Amino acid sequence: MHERTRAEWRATRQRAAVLRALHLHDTFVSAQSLHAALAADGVTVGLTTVYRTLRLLAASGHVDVVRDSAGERLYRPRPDDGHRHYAVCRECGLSLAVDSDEVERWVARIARDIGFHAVDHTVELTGLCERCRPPMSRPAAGPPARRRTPSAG
Amino acid sequence: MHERTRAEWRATRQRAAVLRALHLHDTFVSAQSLHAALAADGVTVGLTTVYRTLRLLAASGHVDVVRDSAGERLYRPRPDDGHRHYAVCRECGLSLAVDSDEVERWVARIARDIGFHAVDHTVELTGLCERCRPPMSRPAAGPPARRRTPSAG
DNA sequence: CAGCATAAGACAACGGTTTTCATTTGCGGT
DNA sequence: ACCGCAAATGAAAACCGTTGTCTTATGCTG
Ligand SMILES: [Mn+2]
Ligand SMILES: [Mn+2]
Ligand SMILES: [Zn+2]
Ligand SMILES: [Zn+2]
Repeated sequence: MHERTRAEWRATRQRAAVLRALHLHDTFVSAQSLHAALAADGVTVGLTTVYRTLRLLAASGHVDVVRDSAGERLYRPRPDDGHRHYAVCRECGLSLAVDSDEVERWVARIARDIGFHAVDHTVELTGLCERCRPPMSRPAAGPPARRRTPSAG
Repeated sequence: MHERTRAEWRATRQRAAVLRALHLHDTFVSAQSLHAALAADGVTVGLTTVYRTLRLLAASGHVDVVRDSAGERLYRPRPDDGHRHYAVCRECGLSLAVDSDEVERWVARIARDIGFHAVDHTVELTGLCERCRPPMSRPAAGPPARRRTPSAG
C-alpha cells in the first residue's frame, strides 16, 4: 500500500481569514458573530466554512471552546502552553484565563478515587466583572459596557 | 392595592408525574427521555409541560442540570444539602456525585482575586467508569453496558 | 500543467427548546 | 358547593445553532 504524503490542512483564503478574525478578538466569540465580523470587513466566507474551520481548530486543540447559557459554542484561541479555564463576565463578555492548577490536581485525584478513566473536565466561571458591578439598589444607572453576549450581535 | 395571597406553584397531575419520574432515575435524564418514560407508563403529559416543569425545577434549585456533549440538557434531583458536581460515564451514563469542597473554595478564591461578583460555576467530569473501561487493543469485546447516553433512547 | 482529493458554498435538514394561543383547571374567595 | 380568574396545559409552529448534502471550485502533488 503506497502511502504517499498527504497534506492534511489545505491553506485556503477562508481558513486564513477565520484564523485572523479569531485572533482579533480578546473574548470568546461565536461562529456566527465571527462570520458577521468577516462579512462586515468585506471578507466573504460561507457560514458553513466558518463552522467547519472552528470545528477543526477545536479538534486539533488550537482553540478553546465553551458553551454559553443558551448552549451556543464560543471559541477563543488557546494559549501555547495548553488549555485554560476562563471566567466570563455575563454582562460584557470579558473573559479572563484563570489559574487552574489546583483544579487540575483535584480532577486527577477525583478520577483516581472513583476509578474513572480518560477523564475530561469542564470548568467555567461566570459572573460580573468589576466594571459591570451590579447597580446596588439603583436600577436606573446602568453598567458601562452594555453588550449582552459575545455571540449573535 | 389589595395584595392577596397568590399561590406560586400550582399542584397539577402533570407536575407530580414529572417529579415522580425524575426521582425514579438514578442518573441524569433528558426532558425527552423523561417524557418517553412517562408515556411508556401510560401517563400522558405534554412534552412542553415536561420542559416547562424541568425549567422551573432548575430555576428553583430543585434539580441539577448538565449539558451533554451534544448540548442536550440533562436533569437530576438535587440532594437536600446543596448543589453537587458529577462525574458522568460517557459510555453508560452512570453519574457519581463527587466531593467538590476543594473546588468550591478555589472558585471563591479566584472570584475574589479577579474581582468578579455573583460568580457562578460549572464543573463537570466525563470519563469511562470502571465497568466501561476501554477495551485494551481488542475492538471486538465490547463494554458491558451498551447504552450511549441517558438522553433520547 | 493535469489529475484528483479536499474544501467551499448554498441550501435543506436536524434536534432540542421555546413561543403561541386556544382550552382547561387549580384554587382562593364567597 | 360554586364562581371567577390567573395560571397551567398541550398541539403545533417557530426558533436557532449546527450539521448534512451535493455541486462546484481550488489547492497540492506529480
Ligand atoms: Mn483543565
Ligand atoms: Mn459547586
Ligand atoms: Zn463585564
Ligand atoms: Zn460506564
